Amino acid sequence: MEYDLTKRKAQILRAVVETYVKGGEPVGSKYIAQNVMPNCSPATIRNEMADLEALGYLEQPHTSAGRVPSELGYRFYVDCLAGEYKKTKAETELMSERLRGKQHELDKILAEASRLAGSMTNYTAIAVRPRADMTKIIRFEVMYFDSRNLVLVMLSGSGAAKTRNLRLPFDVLPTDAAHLANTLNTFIAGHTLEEITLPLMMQAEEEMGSEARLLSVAMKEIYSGMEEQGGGEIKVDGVDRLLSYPEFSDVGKLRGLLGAIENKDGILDTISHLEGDELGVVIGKENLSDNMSDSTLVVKKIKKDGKVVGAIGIIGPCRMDYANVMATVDALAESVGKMISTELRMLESPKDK
Amino acid sequence: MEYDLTKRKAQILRAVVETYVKGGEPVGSKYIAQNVMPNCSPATIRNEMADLEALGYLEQPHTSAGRVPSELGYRFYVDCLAGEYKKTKAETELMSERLRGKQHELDKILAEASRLAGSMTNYTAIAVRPRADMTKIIRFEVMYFDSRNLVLVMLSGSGAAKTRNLRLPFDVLPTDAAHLANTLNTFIAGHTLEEITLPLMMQAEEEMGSEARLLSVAMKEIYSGMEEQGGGEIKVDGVDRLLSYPEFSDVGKLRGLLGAIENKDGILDTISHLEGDELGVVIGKENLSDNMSDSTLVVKKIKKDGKVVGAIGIIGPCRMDYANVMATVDALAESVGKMISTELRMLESPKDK
DNA sequence: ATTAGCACTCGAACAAAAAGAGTGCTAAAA
DNA sequence: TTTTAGCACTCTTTTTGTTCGAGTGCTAAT
Repeated sequence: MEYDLTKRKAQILRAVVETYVKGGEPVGSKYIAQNVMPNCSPATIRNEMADLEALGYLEQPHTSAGRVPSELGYRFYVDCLAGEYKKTKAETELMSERLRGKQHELDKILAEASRLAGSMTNYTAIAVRPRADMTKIIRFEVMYFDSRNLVLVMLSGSGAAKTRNLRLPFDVLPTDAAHLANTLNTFIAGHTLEEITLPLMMQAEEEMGSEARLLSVAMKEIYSGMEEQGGGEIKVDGVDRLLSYPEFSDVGKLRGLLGAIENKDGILDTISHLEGDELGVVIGKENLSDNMSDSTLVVKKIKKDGKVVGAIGIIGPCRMDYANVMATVDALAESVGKMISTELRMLESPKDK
Repeated sequence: MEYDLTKRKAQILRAVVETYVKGGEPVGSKYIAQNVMPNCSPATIRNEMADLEALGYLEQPHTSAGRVPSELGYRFYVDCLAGEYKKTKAETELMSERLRGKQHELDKILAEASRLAGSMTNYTAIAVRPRADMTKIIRFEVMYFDSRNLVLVMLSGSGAAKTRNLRLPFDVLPTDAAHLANTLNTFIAGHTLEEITLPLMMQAEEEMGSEARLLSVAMKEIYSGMEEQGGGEIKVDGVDRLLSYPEFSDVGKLRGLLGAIENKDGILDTISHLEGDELGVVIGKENLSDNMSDSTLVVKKIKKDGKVVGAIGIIGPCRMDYANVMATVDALAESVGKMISTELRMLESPKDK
């Protein structure tokens, strides 16, 4: 993306964004001239601002008000910021510290990190977990509960385990459970849904012999487990903080945003459409969900061994303290990334609760 | 609870509640005289209303406004309603129908029922799941993922399964996994946390021989799994619907309520303090959480074999369509109760990991 | 290219007045 | 004794008008 703004225009735009973000009120030429560029007169600033408005970077709420950044304006600001928003080393250290040793499960770590991000920035935070890919199950286990109930455990290639209760309309023996597990591991494990053909099933049934009906009950659950749609999960923290911001005192907007957060699909979509590993900043109408067209999402994916294992992010109004939020999300995501790659050592350290 | 109101006072109070609930505006004597009690003059109603106010059932927003029910007024109304709020058989049937066959896991059934309750009443719905009791694990299973990763499966007496990933700082063989499972089933299964004594552990370690370190990793996870506190879970549906109600355009109140919903502790407390199996209606300051003191919670526990396995409920402003909400929640909870007693043998749905 | 000066616009804040709804009280009626 | 009509009173809501001030755009001078 190329922006050809003169240095001075860029400086003014930046000043407008920062001032408006802080104060929440449209900023006028006088203010800029006095506080930011003392060697220019208000009139000069006015001219420049008029230009910036014509170029689409600024907007005017009404004729006699100051200027406010447009979404493009924010976009420019954010793009300019890229690279220089990082937290200091000390702060990063501190965050890592507050995260460390708290939890051992990825879920919990993500939740804690997002909680932290939320409370540090005073915006609403989300923790995202991609949906477990159960497309290919590499191993089955069957546990005997009682004569009419078994528990089926499915292990995916990524290490995610899923359990399913099998309620049977007939009695079985513990040996049947083992037999079932065996059969599943022999014929079904390692295949995707499409690869499970009729001949394969017939072989498996033959293997089960008289207990073929048990197999069919299990297969039903396996199918539903593998098919199960519904994407990842989002944990939200601090929705109430949205209400701190005047932009959401508009009931309609707030309602839309709450809906979007609850719906989660739009957010997941947006995140999954993000390219690259870098911090993503999705401003206003850049969001895929219409209901989020007045909000900004700052999010960073967390990778482990090259695979995305989650993300943490912040949701707030477009008028957002970008520098702080970006730095915080970035640093926390970084911390989490480091934590989960050094987890081996953690397991050895004494448990603290 | 005894209320000694004359029949007429009761009738007026009831009329005020219903009118106010519907219209959202204070109701005056004239309205009642014309639409509800045509054989009384406004003056008579006024006198009665003054009495009702003195008794604490009604309130006046300001001198020259109509009357509004106090929380006590709502309480009276709800208590009077008890018994006559039920949905018709046909409606109940319909709801059961919409629930049936959708899902097989208790979690999902509860979520679906609450979702339904929310959309039928246009309030915010919650689905509550008590925490899985992992106090006693009756069976273990260990799955081999790779040489440094195992998956531990724990099965509780109630049929809930929980999985845990074991990351190892050393290499193991598939036979070690089986060995570990064996040892756990022999020495640990069937015991509560307190019953696992040092001698027991030593026996187990001896059994594991050279792979005792594997046991200690597993035990750490088992402990954390069994100890894991944090009460039930609440799934919320339709927070955005809160915004339909003018009482929550007060930012402070809305904020408090959102906080309370997110916090969930207050709600869980309130629910667990409810006595009996009947429909619970918690009005305003009856709520344990201060943040809910302007809201009403209508909730019904769902039991299975005498054990509470969940609850569904509705949250809204005190000015709520009690008859409809109570009937809906009651009927849906009833439906769920019936469903799980005919379709599910095992109490808990599996916990995915 | 910049700046000073000025007329102009438009919202915010305030005040005063008018409208309307509902009450409480008193005295008459049932 | 209970009910009702009548009336003065209170308090909110809405309307209308006015002022104030911030900030702009434009023009002419620097």
